[in-house]
This record gives sequence, C-alpha cells and structure tokens, in this order.
Amino acid sequence: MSKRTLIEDLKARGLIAQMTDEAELAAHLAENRVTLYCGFDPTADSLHLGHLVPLLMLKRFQDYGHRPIALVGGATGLIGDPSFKAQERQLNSAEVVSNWSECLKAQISQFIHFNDEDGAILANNYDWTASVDVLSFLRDVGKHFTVNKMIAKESVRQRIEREDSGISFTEFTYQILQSYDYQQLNQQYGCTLQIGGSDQWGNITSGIDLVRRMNGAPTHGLTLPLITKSDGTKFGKTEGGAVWLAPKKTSPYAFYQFWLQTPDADVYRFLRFFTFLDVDQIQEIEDADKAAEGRPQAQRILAEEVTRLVHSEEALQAARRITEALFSGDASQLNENDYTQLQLDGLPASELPAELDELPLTSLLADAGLAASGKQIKDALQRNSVMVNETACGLEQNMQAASLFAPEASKFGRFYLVKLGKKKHHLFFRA
RNA sequence: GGUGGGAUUCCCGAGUGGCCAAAGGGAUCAGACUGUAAAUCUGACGCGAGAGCUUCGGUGGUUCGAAUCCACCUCCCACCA
Repeated sequence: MSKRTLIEDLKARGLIAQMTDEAELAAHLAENRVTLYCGFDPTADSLHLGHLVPLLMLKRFQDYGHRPIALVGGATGLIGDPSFKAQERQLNSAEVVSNWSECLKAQISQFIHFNDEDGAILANNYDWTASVDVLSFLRDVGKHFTVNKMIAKESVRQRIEREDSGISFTEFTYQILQSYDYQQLNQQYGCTLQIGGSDQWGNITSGIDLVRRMNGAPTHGLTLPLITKSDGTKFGKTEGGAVWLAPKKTSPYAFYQFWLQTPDADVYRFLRFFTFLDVDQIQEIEDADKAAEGRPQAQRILAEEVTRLVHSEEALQAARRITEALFSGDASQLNENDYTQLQLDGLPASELPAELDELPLTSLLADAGLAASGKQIKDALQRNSVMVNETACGLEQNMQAASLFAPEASKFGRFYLVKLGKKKHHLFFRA
C-alpha cells in the first residue's frame, strides 16, 4: 500500500463526504485495530453499483488492518429507509426480504473475507430486532430519542415539509432502528465506526448519540460522497435500468462495457472511487492521457480493474474477448470456435425460431432484447443501422427474416451476429 | 370526523367536452461528427410490420363524442377538530 494513512488516502480519492472529528478519528484509526460497519438493506435480490463504493470502502479499511462488519438489513429492510426519499416506499413481504437478505449475504462474501476467526464479520440486524418486544424497545431505546431532533434531520424534513407526500410512523422509526444496530454492534463486537453513503449521515449521528447514551462509549462516523456524473444524469444506470453486481442480472460483458463507456470528464474520478490503484498512479494515467491526445487509456483500465474486482479475472478475459471480437476488427475473422466461445462468454444469444416467414424483424429483435419495443427496431431499420452478419438491413427487409437468416447466410451453418446501432450485439443460432 | 386541494404516458409538468396518443422539458434509443467519450445537430419516443388497438387513480353514468362534465370509491396533501 502507499505511505499515506488511510484517511489521507481516502481524502486523496475524494471518498470522504463527512466525518466526525477528523483528528480524533485519525488518532483512533492510527492507534487501534478498529471494528467498523456498513449496512446494506435488502431492497432487491442483488446489490448494484450504488453499493459498490461502500463495499469497497470496507475492503479499504480491511487492507489497512481494520475489521469490517457487513451488516445485512434483514430488519431495516422490512421498514424502509426514508432518508432523502421523495415518497413513502412500498413494503415488501417478510419472505421476500428474507430471501433477498440471503442473496446479499452471498454476494458480500465475495468481496470481503469472512473465513478466519480474525476476519470480517457478516451480521444481520434481524437477529437482534426480531425478538425485541415493543414495550422494551420503546422504554429502553425509544426513550433516548426526542421527536424534536428526529424531525429536524434533513433526511426526513423534506418529506415532512413536502406538499404531496408524508411519512409514515414506520419509516420515521427507521433511524431508531439503525441507531440500535450501531448500539448492538458496539456492544457485541466493539464496533466504533459506522460508514455509509452521505444520505446516511443523519442516521449515523443518531446512532453515535445512542451508543454514547446506552453504552457510554464514544464512536465515530464517516460518510462517502454520492457518486455523480458530470452531465448531471444518474450514475449507475443504463437503458435496462440499474447495473447490478450479480452476473445473472448484469453480465460481466455488459458490466465491462458500462465502464468502458465512462465519459472522460468522470473517468479519473471513478478510478479513484472504484479501484485500488494508487492515487499517484491514477494521476500518472491522467497525465499520460492528456499528453497523448486522442483516445484515453483510462476507460479501459477502469473497466478492467472493476470487472476483475466484481467478477473475476476469467470473467474479465471473457468480456475482453467479446469486446475484441465485436468492436475491433471485423467479425469475419472469427472461427467457429470463437462463435461458440462468444456465447459461453456471455454475449446475449438466443435460438432462432423455426418458422421465420411471418415474423417481422421488429418482433424477432425486440423479443431477443435488442430493444425495448418494435418501434425502436423500426427506427433503426429506417436508418439502416441493423446488421445481420455484415448485411445492412432496411425497413423493406422487415418481413424477410427467412432469407436474412437462411442457412446459406449463416456462419458455420448456424450463427448469425446481429448488430443494432454501434454498440448492441446479439448472437442468434440454430440448435 | 369536518373543510379545501390533488392523482396525466419512465420522471417533471401542460391540458377543463371534439383539432388529444395528449404541449414543453428531462431521461432513453437511433443517425451524423468522434475515440464504443463529451458537446452539437437530426430523428424516434403507449403498443402494433401494418390495418389498427389500448391509455390520463378506480368503477359506473351523461353525451353523437370525455383526460376534460356527474356520482360513488381508493390513495395522497393541507388546515381545522
């Protein structure tokens, strides 16, 4: 690692939004093996890019010798965090939340090592909230919170002041539950630092207060900045929605492509946020790109680093193979084995229906997932931007799927590489 | 419980009886230009290859015709109690 202290490194990366007293926290981290935690609520069956920064943050602490606790919010996920949310959220059933909790657990385990006695800890707040009875909770925990303070939190104030929405008591209670987590983790594991996204600051500080009152222990908090894009659009979204960490939801290839398309204006920041490359090294990359003019290296490096981190070296190589085949050079160079490999590597692929005579291209391609609707395919056809094995197709070919996908037009008797626009590829094959 | 306000296509937000598949903006997709970047310009943007079909919280009704009018219902907000 570098000669910087952890805090210095995080600062250099721009990874600190807020923290409790810096000098105290720095001293605490310098003198102790600190146990810290970050919570992840099960709001889906997979984590997504928004969770990646905090997740990597735990690893950064671990690399510096501290002990992370990844907390899955089996309980808080049942309630719903109102922080900076414009509207009340739909509650998910207990069964669903419990399933999702299991998914997250499995996923988190891939990032941080929990094996050895000394290693990180994976916890679920359901374990200490499920059995608490209401009266004890209200008397022992609730008594430490004043509603005045709770209302004053910026994270819920908007909801309270908003004209078209309110906040249920359930969600309002969320910050108490999260504070209780901190208190429990402090008691059980000696946890003295909580990290989270900047929207969690309010919840973290109320937790610090609660730990002081109930356990008489001073604790710390640190938040990470919200990841923004230079053009103001939301980070971590593509046409298909969120970019997931689960390979089944977002393939390593799609994941790699996502990073590869990072705008120049964001890429160096993202290198600092999402990789473990040394900040000096990142600066060198930036300088080199600036000096070079033309196509920068940063996107490729970013895509490689993050894909390797989230998936694996093998998955990265597969993603690169596909990218290589589709974007650089012509597909006519591919041999039969390459096509089979593309499919194995995760290029979206589907089997061709037996009967093509009546099937418009718009339906065929939309069903395969190349676009959300036939309309979009139609638009592409009008611009001749659909290619079937190097043959450009126009709208007049819409009903000619049978000849476009005729056996004699195939590669090696069974493959058809379809391209929509410049970036979307799909492999059709016959069994 | 009372009174008043509100619910429009992914989001914001116009629209108060026909000219409305519904202004405008954002997001998104495609094209040109590039570097699988940005900016800019162009086109698309409910579904459907098409004929056509289905939308404006829900259900009924008035009308030749309703997102727009009426009744009831659901949810949200504000004030009062």
